[in-house]
Amino acid sequence: MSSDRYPFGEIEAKWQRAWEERKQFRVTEDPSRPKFYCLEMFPYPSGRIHMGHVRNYAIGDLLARYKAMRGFNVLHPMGWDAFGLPAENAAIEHGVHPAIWTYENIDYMRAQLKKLGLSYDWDREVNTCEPDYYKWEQLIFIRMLERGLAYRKRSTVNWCPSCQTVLANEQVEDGRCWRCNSEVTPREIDGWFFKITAYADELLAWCDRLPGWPERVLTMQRNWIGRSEGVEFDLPTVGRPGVRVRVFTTRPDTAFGMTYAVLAPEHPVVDHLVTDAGERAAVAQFRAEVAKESEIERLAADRPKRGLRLLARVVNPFNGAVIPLFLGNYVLTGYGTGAIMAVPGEDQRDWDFARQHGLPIIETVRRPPGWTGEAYTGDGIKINSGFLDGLTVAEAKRKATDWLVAQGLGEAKVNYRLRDWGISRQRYWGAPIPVLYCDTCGMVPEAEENLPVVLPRDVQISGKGGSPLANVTSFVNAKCPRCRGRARRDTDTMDTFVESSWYFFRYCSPHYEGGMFERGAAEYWMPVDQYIGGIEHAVLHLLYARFYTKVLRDLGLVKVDEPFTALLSQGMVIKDGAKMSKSKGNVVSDDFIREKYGADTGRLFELFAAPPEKDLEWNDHGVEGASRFLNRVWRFVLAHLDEVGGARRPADGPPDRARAATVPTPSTEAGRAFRRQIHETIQRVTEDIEHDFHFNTAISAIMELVNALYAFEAMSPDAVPAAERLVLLSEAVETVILLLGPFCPHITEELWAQLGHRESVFRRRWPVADPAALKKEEVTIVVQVDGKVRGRLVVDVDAAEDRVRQLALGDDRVRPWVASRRVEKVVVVPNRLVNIVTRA
RNA sequence: GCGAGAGUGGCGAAACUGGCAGACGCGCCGGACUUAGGAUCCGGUGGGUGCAAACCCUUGGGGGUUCGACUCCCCCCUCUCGCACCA
Repeated sequence: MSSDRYPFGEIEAKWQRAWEERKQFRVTEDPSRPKFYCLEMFPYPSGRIHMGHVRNYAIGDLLARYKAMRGFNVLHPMGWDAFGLPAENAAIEHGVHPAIWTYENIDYMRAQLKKLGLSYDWDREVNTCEPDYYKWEQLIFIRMLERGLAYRKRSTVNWCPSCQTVLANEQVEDGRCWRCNSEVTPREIDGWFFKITAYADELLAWCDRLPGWPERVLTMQRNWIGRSEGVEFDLPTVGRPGVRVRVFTTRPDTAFGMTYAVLAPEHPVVDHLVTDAGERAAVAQFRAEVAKESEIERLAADRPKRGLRLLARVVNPFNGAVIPLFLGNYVLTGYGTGAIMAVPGEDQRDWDFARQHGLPIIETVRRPPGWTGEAYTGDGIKINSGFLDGLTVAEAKRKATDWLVAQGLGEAKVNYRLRDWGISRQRYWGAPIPVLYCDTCGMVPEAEENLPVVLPRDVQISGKGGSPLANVTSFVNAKCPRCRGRARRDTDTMDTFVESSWYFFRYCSPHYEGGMFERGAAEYWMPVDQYIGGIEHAVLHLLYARFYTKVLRDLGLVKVDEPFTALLSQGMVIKDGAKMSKSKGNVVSDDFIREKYGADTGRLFELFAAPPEKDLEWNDHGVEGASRFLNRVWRFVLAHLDEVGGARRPADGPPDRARAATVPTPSTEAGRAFRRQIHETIQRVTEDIEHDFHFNTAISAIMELVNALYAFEAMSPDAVPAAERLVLLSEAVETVILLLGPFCPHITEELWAQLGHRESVFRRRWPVADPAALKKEEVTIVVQVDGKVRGRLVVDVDAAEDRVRQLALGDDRVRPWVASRRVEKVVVVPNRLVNIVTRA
């Protein structure tokens, strides 16, 4: 056990109290100053803050405090993503009401966050399970309904037979229910959808206009949206006039190689094609078999391609060929037209299927020499393709499409992998969907003046039998807002991703009662300048939030196109090779670290141990190191208070360029070198934060300065005159405290006060490097012979190349390597290096 | 399979547009202070040969471009993440 630690407990409590009393981080709109909206993804109140949260909030807090010191009007809010499944699970397991469980967790976690000393404007705290909050998303739901952006349809969902409920995609892990581990089955049910596909193109296009986002996340979003351009066209059926099979393809150029066509088993046209009773039975059986395939089988990479050949046949309109028609398990209902033309020569899936079912394979693209593969998907010259022969793939695509359009058979079509967002959940702990079903009027949205539709408290939650709200008669039975007759409320609740799709707007005016947000406030603060959160939300939350923002824009509520200008995706916190999780039992609690080392140490370690985008390996020894460093800073400052603090310190004033200029150039080289390091540190720390968020190297620069501080102190008295020494010590100490402030706010605030400053260190301007101090007189130049370092020269900065060359060639350590050889060439890189190239 | 990213000391990691590889920290070794310290301060610490001065090797592997490559190009290996019959 180490001992003699600075009194972090006392200091942290003291300054947290002071900040709170002064309302130091409360902000209001101020058009005279540039704004900076710094936002961390708000947490789900699961119980306790862990080191993964701490990493997220430490990064956000550092940026918020840094930007404030740079003169920005910083909005830095915090709140709770309070609806969600774990609350209901707690109700099922422990019999505690989800609301009680949630509010207790929020209270505990809020206290934890406050003990971390995060610079939030707590007056703006938002809680999504409050009716005051979800009221507005109910209103937007109605607006979306009016515009066809919200609609109801029957669809296939993930159903857990044991829990008797629908699971969201993200709640299915490898085909199994995340809670009870039973196999998930598909099931058709009615539900509400948001028409995110209407924004597919715009969401995709803006992926190219978000330079502040990590490329990785943009790529994931592009893939998720999955735009593909192709053609839709009809295949007439033989002997059944009027019945056509519409197919979608991205390769119309290969149409001459179509040797069969495939329908998704559930395709509705099948009923028009099948007339024979025996075939009808076979189809029913095939459909049952495919439906029975478990989710796990579906996920298998080498899932066999099963097919059922129908009696009906279709015609390839390109060459009039009559070809067989199949039902196939490899064709999806939900994508394209649910039917494909099969071209085994140029599509591997079709190739596999054709081989299994003995179907012909026609090549329509000339293979490159030496080609030995199966289906060929590359570019080449068209063959066996009638009027397309001799063209390239791209040319043939165009010509084939034009031909289809001219013949009136089809049209160019864009398809997306992205599906509309199903938001109905058979859950209790969520925002009610503000819709009623009236016996006479049918589906009717709740009247605006009746909003919010409040989630009732009195409910039985068993985890079985679908929506708990369906059993709350006082909720279900309501008056139709249109005819005042009897109506039943929708008993599903909204996906909790809806709340998190707009909370950043609510922070702009969290108490506004006239709408989702006050227009002026949103116009001032939005968009978020820096968003920080885990990579696990790369697609879902971030895509939904982008979509929702565009909807709000199109409803005329905001002007912004995109919610988040810049995104920082921080890596996970890992312990013993695995992500920290309760089930793995490797969670490091924030309480433990804070009590043992203090909040500043915990924050510092997480910022120092790795750059933010990388995963961070938790290391107890590393935390010790962070703690040691802060103690080292503490001891030094306290030991020199009488030299650098109080009366000896110059009065508070502008600390930057103007102030720096008042420090005269030291008279000795040791003094000048030390002062240079102070200002180089300012420069490095600023650049590391500003440029690429490399806080780890910023901290290492501050550590180096502290090391230099100790070395400077230990210098013999004649290295630097006493008066200069005091000025330099003072400048260095204040610089360390200012630079370290955003990383470790409590200890720096305390030391700043100990130095005699009356005002918060966070009211001070961020230091600016003094160009005069940065100026070097001499540089060390490396001398290489044939690329190997053989010597070093110390020369004046910007020494003439010729002179450097002569010095290098004449250097005692260099000469032996050159003596017996002929000098071919001398490369001189100014202020850096000389490379002497020789030959035998 | 497709897409993206990453492989650097015992460990976490540095290295700007190609220019001293390993900053900073952990760990380890030594010294000082001390009754003692696992506290603190100072020093050392990639591998190898050597008493030493020095020299050789070293950024997953192999090639290439270059005076010079962790960095750029080609091939291969490994790992992580995302998507996974999307026509």
